[in-house]
Amino acid sequence: MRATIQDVAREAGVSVATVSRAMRGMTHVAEDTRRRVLETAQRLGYAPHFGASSLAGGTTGMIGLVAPYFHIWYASQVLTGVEHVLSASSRDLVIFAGDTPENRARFLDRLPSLVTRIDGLILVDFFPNEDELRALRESGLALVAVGEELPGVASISIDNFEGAYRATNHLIDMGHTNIALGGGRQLSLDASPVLALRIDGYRAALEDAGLKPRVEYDLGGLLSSTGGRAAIDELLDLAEPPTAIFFLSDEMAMGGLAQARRRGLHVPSELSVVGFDDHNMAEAAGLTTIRQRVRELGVLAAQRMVAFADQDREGSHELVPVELVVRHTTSGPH
Amino acid sequence: MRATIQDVAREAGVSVATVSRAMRGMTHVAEDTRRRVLETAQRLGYAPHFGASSLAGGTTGMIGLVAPYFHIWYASQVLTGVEHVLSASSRDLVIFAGDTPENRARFLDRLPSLVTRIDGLILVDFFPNEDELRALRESGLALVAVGEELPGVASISIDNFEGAYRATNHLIDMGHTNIALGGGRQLSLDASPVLALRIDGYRAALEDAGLKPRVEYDLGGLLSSTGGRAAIDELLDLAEPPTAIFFLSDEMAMGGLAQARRRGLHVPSELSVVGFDDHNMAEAAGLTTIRQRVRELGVLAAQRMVAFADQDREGSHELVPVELVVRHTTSGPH
DNA sequence: CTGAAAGCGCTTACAG
DNA sequence: CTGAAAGCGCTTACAG
Repeated sequence: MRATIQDVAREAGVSVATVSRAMRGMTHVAEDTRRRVLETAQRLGYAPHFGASSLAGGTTGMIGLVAPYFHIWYASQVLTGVEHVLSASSRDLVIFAGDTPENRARFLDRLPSLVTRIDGLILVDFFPNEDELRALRESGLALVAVGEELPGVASISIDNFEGAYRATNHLIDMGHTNIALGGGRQLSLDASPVLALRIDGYRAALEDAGLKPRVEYDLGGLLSSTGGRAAIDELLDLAEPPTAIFFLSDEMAMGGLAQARRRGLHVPSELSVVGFDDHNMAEAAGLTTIRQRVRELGVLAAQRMVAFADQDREGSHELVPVELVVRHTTSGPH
Repeated sequence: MRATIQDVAREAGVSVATVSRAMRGMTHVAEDTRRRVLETAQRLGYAPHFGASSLAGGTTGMIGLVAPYFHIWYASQVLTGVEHVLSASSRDLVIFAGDTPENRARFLDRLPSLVTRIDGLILVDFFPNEDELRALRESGLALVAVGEELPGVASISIDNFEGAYRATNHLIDMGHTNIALGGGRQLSLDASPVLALRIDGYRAALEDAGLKPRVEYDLGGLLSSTGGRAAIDELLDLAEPPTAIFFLSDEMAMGGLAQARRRGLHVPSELSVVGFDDHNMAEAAGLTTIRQRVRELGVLAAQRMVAFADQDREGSHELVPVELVVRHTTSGPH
C-alpha cells in the first residue's frame, strides 16, 4: 500500500496540514518539525498523490509541448533543450504530436481537458491560424511559442531572415552572381512563415548586391535529402546553371551534395553549396552552413515557462542570433 | 469558470453518477440519457478534471517514457512510434531523460511519486542493473522495455546479433577477408548489451567463415560521425589495412565515409563500408547498411503497453527482424 | 508555528 | 437504468 499524508502525520505526531507544509518547503514550520516530517516521509516512502495535489492545489507542475513531429532533427533538439530545463526545475513534460491536420484538430479539441493536466504549453512550429490562436488563448494555459513570433504570446525564434541573408551574402562575397535557392519553390508558403522569411533573406541579399533573383533559380524539392537530390537534378537541367546554391536546410544540402557527387559535379570548384541548420551530420559532410542553436531555443522556451510561475506572463518576442560556419563546400566561381 | 460534473448534472437533469457513466461510455445508461448528457457536456465545454478522476478512479491514462536522450536518431524514432499509438488510444505521453548517471538516479528516486502520475513506463535503452530493476518492479508500474531483453518484463528489440552477422557476412560474400569493426574497441561494454551483441555477431560471422578476428581491426571511436572519422584515421595507420569496414552505426559510417574521401581513399574500390541503422541520411550517402525499423519498435512497445490495460502483463521478449540494404559503398576487394 | 475542517471534482459500490 | 453518499488524498483559509 502507498503511504498517504495521513500515515506520515500519524507517525510524525503532527497534523496533515503540517505535513503538507513541511513537504512543500513552506515557511512557518519549525525546523525541528520539518526535519521530523521529512524523515518520516522518507522512511515510509511517502510521495504526495499527484491527482489529490492537483485537485486541491489547482496546479500540476506539468508542462505540455506540441510539435509537428519528434523524429526530425529540429524538433528533437528543441525537445532535449526543454527537457533539461524542466527536469532541473522538477517539472514533467507531456508531449503531443500535431503532424497531420487531423491530429492538430484533435489536439485543439482536447484543449479543455488539458487545462487540468498541464500548467503551460510550449508550441513548437505550430503556426496557428486566428481561430486556433484564439482557442489556445482562451484555454488559459501559459503559452510559449518557439520558431515563430506570435502576437501577444511569449515567443522565441532564430533570425531566419538574417540567416538566409548571410548565407547568400557569403556566396556573393566569394564572387558568385548566379545563386540558386534549393527549396525556394514551395507549394504553400502560408503554412510556414519560417521558410518565407528565409526566402526573403535570400532575395534581399541578392538585391542589396544589385543582383536580380531569377525565377528559374528557385528550385523545388522538400527540405529533406531526397528534396536536395531533386533540386540538383533540376539545377543540372538549366540552360545557364548557377555556380552556387543555398539550400534551405542541411538535410537538403547533404542530399544535394551526394547527388552532385553522383552526377560528377565537383563541389566546391564547380558548385558552391551552403546549408542552413548546422545539423549534427553537417560537420562530417564539411558543409558550409548557417548554425542555428536549436537546443538553446528549447532551453529559453522552458526557462520562460518556468518564469511564468512567478512573475506574470509577458508576450514579448526573443530573437536568437545565427552564425555562419564556413567549411569546405564553398569557394569562388571558376 | 470551468464547468464541473455538477454543472452538467444539473443542466441535464440527472445525477453526477449518471454523467460520470455516460461520459465514459459505460454500459447501463439509457441511450436517451447518454445523448442528453453528452450534448450538455459539449454545450458547457465540460471536460473532467484530470486530478479528480485519477484520485477517485486510481488511474491516469498517462504513460511515461525514459530514454537517455531525445535528440539522437534512435530515440527520436522510437518516440514518434510510441506517440502515434498512444495518441490514437487517447493516452498522453510523459517523457524523462536519463542521460547522465545523476539524472538516472534522480529519475529512479522519483519513482514513488510517478506512480500516481503515470500508469505505465516504457524504458528505452535503459539497461538497469539489478538494484534498479528491482526498484522499477517494486514501483508497481506496468513496464515495457525497448532495445534490450529484460528478465520478467515485456520487452522488444531488434536482433542485434543477426544484424551484425549479416553485415559482416555481406562483406565476406563479396570476397573480403580483412574486415575491420568501426567502434569495436569500446570502453565499457557492460553498459551496453546492444553493442556487445553486435560485436559478437561480427565475430561469429568471421569465425563461421574460417576467418580470424584480429585485435588491431577493432577500431576505437564513439558511434558518431566524429567517431567514424577517428576510426578511419586509425585504420589508415595500420600496417596491413583492411579492405572493408563494418561500422556499428550509420552516423559513424557516414563520418567515416567523409573522412575516407578527405584522405583520398576511394569507396568502395579501396574500402568497402557497411553501416548499421538505416539512418534517414543513409540513402543520400548511398550507404550499404542494416536497416532496423526503430519506429516500429516504438509502435510495438506502445501497443504492448495499451494491451496491459486489458489483459494481464506478460513478460515475454519480442525480436524485430533486421534487413540488409545494399547500396553503393560495398564491392569486392581489389 | 500548528490543527480542525471544509472543499477540490470526480468514481464506485450499494440500493432501488 | 439511476441516484444518494462515501471516499479518494491532498491544500488552504481560518483560528488559535
